Amino acid sequence: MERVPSTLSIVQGGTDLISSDVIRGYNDTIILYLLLEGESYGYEISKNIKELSEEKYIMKETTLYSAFNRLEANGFIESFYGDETFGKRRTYYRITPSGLAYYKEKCEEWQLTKDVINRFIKEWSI
Amino acid sequence: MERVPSTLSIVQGGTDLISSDVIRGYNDTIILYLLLEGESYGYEISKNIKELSEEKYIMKETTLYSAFNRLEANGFIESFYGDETFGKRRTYYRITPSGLAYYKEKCEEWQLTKDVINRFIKEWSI
DNA sequence: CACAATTACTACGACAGGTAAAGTACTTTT
DNA sequence: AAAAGTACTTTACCTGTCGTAGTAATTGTG
Repeated sequence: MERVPSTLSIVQGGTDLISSDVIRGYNDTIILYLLLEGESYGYEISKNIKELSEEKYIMKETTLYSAFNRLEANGFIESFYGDETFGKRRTYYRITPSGLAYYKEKCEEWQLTKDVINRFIKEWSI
Repeated sequence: MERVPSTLSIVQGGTDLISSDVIRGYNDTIILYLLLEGESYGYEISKNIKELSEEKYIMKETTLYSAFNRLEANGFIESFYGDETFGKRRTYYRITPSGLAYYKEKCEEWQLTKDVINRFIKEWSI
C-alpha cells in the first residue's frame, strides 16, 4: 500500500473514493445514527457503516473507538458490558437524550453545510 | 467570546452555524473554485467566500494562508507579486492545470460524499 | 491632526481528530 | 495446527484549524 499524504488519503482503492477529511466532521453523527436503532457495540457498528455506505466508507477501528470515548465523555452515549459468557467481552453503547439532541443539531447543520459547499462545486459530468 | 471546544466551534454566532470540522476537507476546493474565475489574492478570496456563502462560512485568515501554502507546495496554485506601488504588496495566486484536475476530482468526490453522509442523516424538519 | 478601522499579510504555538502499528484475547473455520 | 474472524486497547504521530500577536500601509472619522 502506497504512502499517501492525509489530504489525499483514500478509503477504498477503487474508483469510489472518499477522503477521510471530509467525513471527519460526521463520524460522531454516523455512529449516533446507528445507535438510534438500538444498543450496539464497536464491531457491529463498524460493519453497519460499511454495509449502509455500500463499502464506500469504512471507518478505521481506532477512529471508531476514539469516537466512542469522545461521545461518552460528552455524555452523548452510555456504555455498559454485555453479559456474553463466551468470546471477548463486548462494550455496548446506547444513545442518551443529549446525544439525540446533538444528532438532531448535526442533521440540521448538514443541510446548511451541503448548501454552502455546493456553491463552490461545479458539475463536470453529464 | 466564550471558549468552545473545537468540535463544537462555531462560525457565526446566530442560528446559522457551520462547524469548521465539516468544511475542513473542502477549504482547498473552495479556494480553487474562486481561482477558476481568475487570479486573486488572500483578502479578496476571503471576502468572496463570505459573500458567496452569504456569511454562513467565514474562513479564518490563518486557515486561508496556510491553505495557500499547502496548495502551492502541491503545485495546485502559483503565486506572484502584484505590481501595486501603493499599500502593502499583495501576493496573487493563479490555479495550475494540476490544480484544475484536483478541483475536478474533488467535485466528483463531493457528489459521492454527499450521498454517503445523507444515508446517516434524518430529516426532522417539515 | 490624531486615532481607529480597514487592507494585506506572516509567524508561532496549541489542540483535536484521524490513523498506522502493534498487541491482547477468545472463537470459528479450514 | 494454522488462519481467519471477532472485539477491542494502547501508543505515538501527522495534519489542518485556529487563537494570539505582530508588521505595514491606506483610508475614514472626530
